[in-house]
Amino acid sequence: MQANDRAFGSYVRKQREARLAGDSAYTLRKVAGRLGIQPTYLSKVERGDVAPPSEETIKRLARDLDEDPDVLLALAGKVSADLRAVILKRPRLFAQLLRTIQDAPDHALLRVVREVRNGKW
Amino acid sequence: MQANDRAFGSYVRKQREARLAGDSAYTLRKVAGRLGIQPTYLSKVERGDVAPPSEETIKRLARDLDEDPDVLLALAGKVSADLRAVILKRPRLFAQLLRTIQDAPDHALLRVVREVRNGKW
DNA sequence: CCAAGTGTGTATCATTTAGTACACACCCGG
DNA sequence: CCGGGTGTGTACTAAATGATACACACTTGG
Repeated sequence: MQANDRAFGSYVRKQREARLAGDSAYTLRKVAGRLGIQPTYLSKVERGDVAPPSEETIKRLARDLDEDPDVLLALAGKVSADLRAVILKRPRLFAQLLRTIQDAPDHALLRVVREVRNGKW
Repeated sequence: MQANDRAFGSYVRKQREARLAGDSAYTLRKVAGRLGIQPTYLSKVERGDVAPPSEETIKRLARDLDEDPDVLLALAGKVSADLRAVILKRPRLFAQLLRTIQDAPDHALLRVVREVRNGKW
């Protein structure tokens, strides 16, 4: 991915600059400092010059920008390790489930979530 | 993973040798030949000497051994690209769904599958 | 009995991943 | 008017991933 995958970077830049407008703690250098990465690297990430960072770095970035980690990971084409683990424990079942419900509308899936939450299982 | 992750290899060896017992087309060399990989490599994979192969190679192996690809991938700690894609299209929703239903018993999840199949959505 | 087929040990490899390090140019507030 | 802070271009790197290539020893059926 040395080219394209600009989506992740431009989204991050947009969010960071939005926060920077009201809080000078969100300069590229300061964010990079808190994440424990080089400013150069974050710069290239934001401009889509390099592929998105590792899962762990993306999660730290999500925390710092107060963004949803799953959304940021998705923009990077990744799925969180804990979700992967859910599938890996019962691969046949979850593979079948996901392939069956993949086109179900949001409200139907949310209904499942609600019903499970309410202990109807 | 230069050590351990023996689970994938030993399972593959077991299945291959079971087929070999009744069909001489399942020698290590012949299977490797059909997969388009070196026999040396398959040997090391089966003995857990190296990490499991790529997703594509695992899928060819599953076809050749008539095994469930999702199960073989799971033994290798991987999730099929098409399942990943399902999550990536609606990351917030599927992340929430998976975390909510992760501990639901098999029969409850199968009921969801059946209900979606029967068009109750 | 030996040639063909079996699996394996050792060495090596190209590519990808996930970054670091250093120098530089710009800007702008005191 | 300049020093500290901003982002960036260029060069480089260590480790992981996903394999190949060659040589070898064992065994086994015709």
